[in-house]
Amino acid sequence: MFTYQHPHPAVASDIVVLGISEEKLKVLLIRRGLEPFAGKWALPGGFLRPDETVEECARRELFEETGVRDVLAIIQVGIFSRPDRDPRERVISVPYVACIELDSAKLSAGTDAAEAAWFDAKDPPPLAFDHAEILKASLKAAKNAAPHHPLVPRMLKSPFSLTQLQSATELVMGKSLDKRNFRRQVLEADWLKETGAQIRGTHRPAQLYELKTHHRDDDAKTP
Amino acid sequence: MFTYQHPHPAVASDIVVLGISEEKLKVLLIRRGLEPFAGKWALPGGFLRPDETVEECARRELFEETGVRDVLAIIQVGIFSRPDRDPRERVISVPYVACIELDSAKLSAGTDAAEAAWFDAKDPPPLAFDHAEILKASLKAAKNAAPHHPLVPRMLKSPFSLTQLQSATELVMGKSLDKRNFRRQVLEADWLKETGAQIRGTHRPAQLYELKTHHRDDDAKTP
DNA sequence: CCAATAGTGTCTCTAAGACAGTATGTT
DNA sequence: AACATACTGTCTTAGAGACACTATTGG
Repeated sequence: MFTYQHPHPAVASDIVVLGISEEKLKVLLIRRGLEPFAGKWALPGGFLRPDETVEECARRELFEETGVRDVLAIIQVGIFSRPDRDPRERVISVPYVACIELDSAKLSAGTDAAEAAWFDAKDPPPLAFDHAEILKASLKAAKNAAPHHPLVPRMLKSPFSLTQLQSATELVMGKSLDKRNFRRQVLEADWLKETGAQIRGTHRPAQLYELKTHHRDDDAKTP
Repeated sequence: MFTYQHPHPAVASDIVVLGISEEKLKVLLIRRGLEPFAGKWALPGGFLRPDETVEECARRELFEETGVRDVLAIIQVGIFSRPDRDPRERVISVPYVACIELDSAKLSAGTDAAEAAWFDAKDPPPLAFDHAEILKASLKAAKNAAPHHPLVPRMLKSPFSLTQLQSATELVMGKSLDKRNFRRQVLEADWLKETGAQIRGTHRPAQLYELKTHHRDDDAKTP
């Protein structure tokens, strides 16, 4: 038992794990095993531990849910602190967005998550708590960040073709992009290196790229 | 007394109140009356109450410290959650930046603040806790936001001349700006309206402007 | 008339967007 | 040969930045 002189909220981090599959932007959801909202889908997340920062909490949750470590770019998306957002007790959520390669995730329906699955991020099932709002804000944040940070390349299996990267970026941006402009911009951004390998599919082979190692995500401006 | 099954951090909001005076960018600091760091300068702030969101907490603190209400633009600047950042107990801080007209602030050295005063924001005294780091991040956030949101006009006594606005903006941006480009941009941004009044100083009078009422701060992009 | 500040317009350069055809593989 | 996909370059446009002179007042 932990006792305080003043009321303290619980602090949690929810994590919006985005990936791409079947030509759709997907979000990882868990089915809640416990009340409240038992049986409903929700964002994975968990309570802050005494020895970690909020960001570390988000990374730990990400690892526990997906087995994915060392995601460079995770983006904090506001703070959700409406007093009544959790019916049990007051819980403040600090959500983070993480973009990962979906097939590399080993979903663990362990602890309090009865089940974990990927859903169309733009057409999710009804969500517990205020998670629909969190998801919406997160998709917007990803959209804003995508032109400036290499989020989308992290959602693809490496190596990938520029066409694959463009399709994925179009999903995140929610609009179609011009092929020549896209290639110019992504190459000028200097995120990628050619691997030399080619994909030999049904037609002309495409050059394959991967993210440069140790690419520095530089400071985000906030216009 | 409040008891919980798991440890809960305290949650507070610190507020970085910026204003302009004597050709300098100033930040409001309070001298701490209580341990820890008694006698040291610190950012104003306070603990989250059970019935308010974190942003409402920041606005309340702002009002309590300065008497200023209804600041439209307050900017959240990350989350400071190092477990040991407060020696008493674990406290997570969600800082906000507020830009106000300094002379309109009625400083109240009330509650736990023994004294309140304005300091050069870029050369502050040694600060309690991790407040130096928070201040630094906040100045950077203000710099990033200034070209896109009318923060700086809110630091001036209305009405003001474009030259005054430019000088203030230069302080926030930390660099000198071209007069013609600045005027073009600020007028195209459509934040201001001419009042018709002029300042009749020692030389050619300047047109005076004020912020348009109900100016909508539109969505922040995050390049 | 001089000093001091307010105010104004154009060129350049860079980045984004629109746009269509050639190259290389598979079947 | 037909087809499907990979790949490429130029023009236009908008916004940012560099740049210097005229206008109006007070003294």
